[in-house]
Amino acid sequence: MMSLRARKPPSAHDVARRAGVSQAAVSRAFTEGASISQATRAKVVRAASVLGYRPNLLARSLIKGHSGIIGVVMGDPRNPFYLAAFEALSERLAAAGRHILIFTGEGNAAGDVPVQDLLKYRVDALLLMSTSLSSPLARQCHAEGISVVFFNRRASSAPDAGSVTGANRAGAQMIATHLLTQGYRRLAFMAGSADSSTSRERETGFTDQLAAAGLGRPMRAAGHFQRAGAIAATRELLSLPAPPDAIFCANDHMALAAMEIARFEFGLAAGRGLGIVGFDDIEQASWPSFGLTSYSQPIAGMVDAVTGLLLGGTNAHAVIPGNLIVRGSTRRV
Amino acid sequence: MMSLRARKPPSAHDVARRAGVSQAAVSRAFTEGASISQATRAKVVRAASVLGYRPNLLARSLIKGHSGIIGVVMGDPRNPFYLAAFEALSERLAAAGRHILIFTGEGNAAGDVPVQDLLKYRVDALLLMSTSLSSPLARQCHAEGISVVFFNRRASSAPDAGSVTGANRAGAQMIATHLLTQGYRRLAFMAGSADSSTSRERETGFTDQLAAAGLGRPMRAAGHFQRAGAIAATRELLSLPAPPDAIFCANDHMALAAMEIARFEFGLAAGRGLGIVGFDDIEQASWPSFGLTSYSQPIAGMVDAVTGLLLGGTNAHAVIPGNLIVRGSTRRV
DNA sequence: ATGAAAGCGCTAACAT
DNA sequence: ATGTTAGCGCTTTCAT
Repeated sequence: MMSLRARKPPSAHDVARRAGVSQAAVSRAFTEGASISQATRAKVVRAASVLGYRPNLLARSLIKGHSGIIGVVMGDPRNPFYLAAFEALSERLAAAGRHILIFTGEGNAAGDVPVQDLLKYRVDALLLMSTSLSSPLARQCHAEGISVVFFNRRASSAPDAGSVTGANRAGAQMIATHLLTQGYRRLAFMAGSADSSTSRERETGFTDQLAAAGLGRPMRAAGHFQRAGAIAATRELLSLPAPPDAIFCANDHMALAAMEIARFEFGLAAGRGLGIVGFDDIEQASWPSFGLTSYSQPIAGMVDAVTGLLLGGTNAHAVIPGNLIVRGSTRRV
Repeated sequence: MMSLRARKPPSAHDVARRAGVSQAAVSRAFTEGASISQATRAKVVRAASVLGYRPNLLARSLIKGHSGIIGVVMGDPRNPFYLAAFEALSERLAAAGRHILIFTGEGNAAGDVPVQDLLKYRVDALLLMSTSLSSPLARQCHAEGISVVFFNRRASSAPDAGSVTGANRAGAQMIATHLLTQGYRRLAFMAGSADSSTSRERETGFTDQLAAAGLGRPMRAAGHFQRAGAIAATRELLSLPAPPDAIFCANDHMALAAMEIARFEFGLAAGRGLGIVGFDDIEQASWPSFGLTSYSQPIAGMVDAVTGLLLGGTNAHAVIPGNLIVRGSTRRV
């Protein structure tokens, strides 16, 4: 191999020389609606294509003051819900000419190096998906004028950040009503993480609705929004002296695990043996192996809202309503 | 709430003024091993922290000639295998101070605008995960000196690109042998996409091994590496006048779908009714609902190799061996 | 419509 | 060890 180091890509200057025009003309040729004649633009375009020239967006952003880069911090990419949302978002942003610089890993706290790097890349906006970091980062960003949006979570500690969430309370209430209608009476709630507004809202919606129906507080165990946690929580609940006859899990990811434990370790058939409900309506919920009742979070709508907040710089709180999707996991017959 | 307008982040110049030093001193204060006294560095650091200064990596990359940004094109994030690999890669790269600018969507061809944008951001290297685009893009990149690496796929049409793949042939051969040992005789292969080297290698490994054992060509259907395709392919195979007694699916993602169709639409119990094998050993393969026999692709090893190629600029072809993981889906007893 | 020149925020070579 | 200067590749006045 002759050259480890790459020859540098051609610059606007190179193109200008080859086309016999000024470097500024090259810039104008690549700017929509700039005042330039067809003739010179043609010369520039040809020279550019011969040289394989492409404007350097990094240099441009230095002047323009924005990079076109959106930072996304994703705590738990294992959860299919976030994955699906991420995919949709990525495409929506690409259509708007923005691109995603991504940071994964639950370990990413605001003080961590990787997340600090994010700011150094001068991202135009920041989206926080399923992550525990919040207020310090959000404050830093706000100070530097970059807008922060929380996805599927709202942070009371970050007043200047926007958020997009599903209808957690309403959904949880519908779920409570549905379970009661189906005849379940010994109910349990499987929580996500303690510091998650999402889990708390779903829990209060659920318990409040039960209370309104004259029932006491449901049993409870925490699954921390993770599969391993959900497995442990399910075993805990089903090993109780008087186990529940239905469990509402704070999301589908945990609910799938709960279904498997119930079926394979406790021999409980879905629906008849034990009612299980999730939240999100991820793709797997509809797989024949599961048939999980869930409250749908409409990804398209949520992503639309996110995109609006991200690009608009607004710090609003959008709540996107969904629907209860009833499947076999809560049918007693 | 007073200023909608984002005040620009502080520059090295601002810090210099406040610290009473030159702007170059600020640069040195943030450069490991630069020749600067403790005293001035301290002054700079204090001024910087007061102002909330952070070096602008975009500006730096303009000079250094590299951005620290790695472009990743991911075709099908629905496949858990790529997702898991992506997550591991993201963390590995972050540890090395690099970050990922991501492009998703199967529609991303080399001529597409989004992927062209990638080049404009002057990514240091490009990783192609599960996508059909290849030669034109790879050539462009090579011309501009940015190295291209294919993940889980090798492109004969892009000679200058590196690649990291699993042991497709060897794995497929082991799978063939395993199925024969278990007593299956009417075998079928479910292909991925026609233009995928991965699918082709797994197919030839499989068929060659069967031939070596004196069997004819297996039945065949194409699932295109997608769930919907796999469902259709499974129905097709199982509706044959003389259906197979075992199917080797080119990846787990399709194999899970095949298991469900076999069980829920054809009433075939895993293993006894119909043998099913996948490839990748994704997490779900081990879930009790599935128990899918698979050939593992060791993500950690593959990601190590990818990282090496990406950062080293080498265009080697790494083949990472895995293991046959036998589960219930191929146990006849 | 076009070119010359200034400058975005930074690093590196060159002084001192 | 520190300041000065010259760019990196681009957009944007400002002339013409």
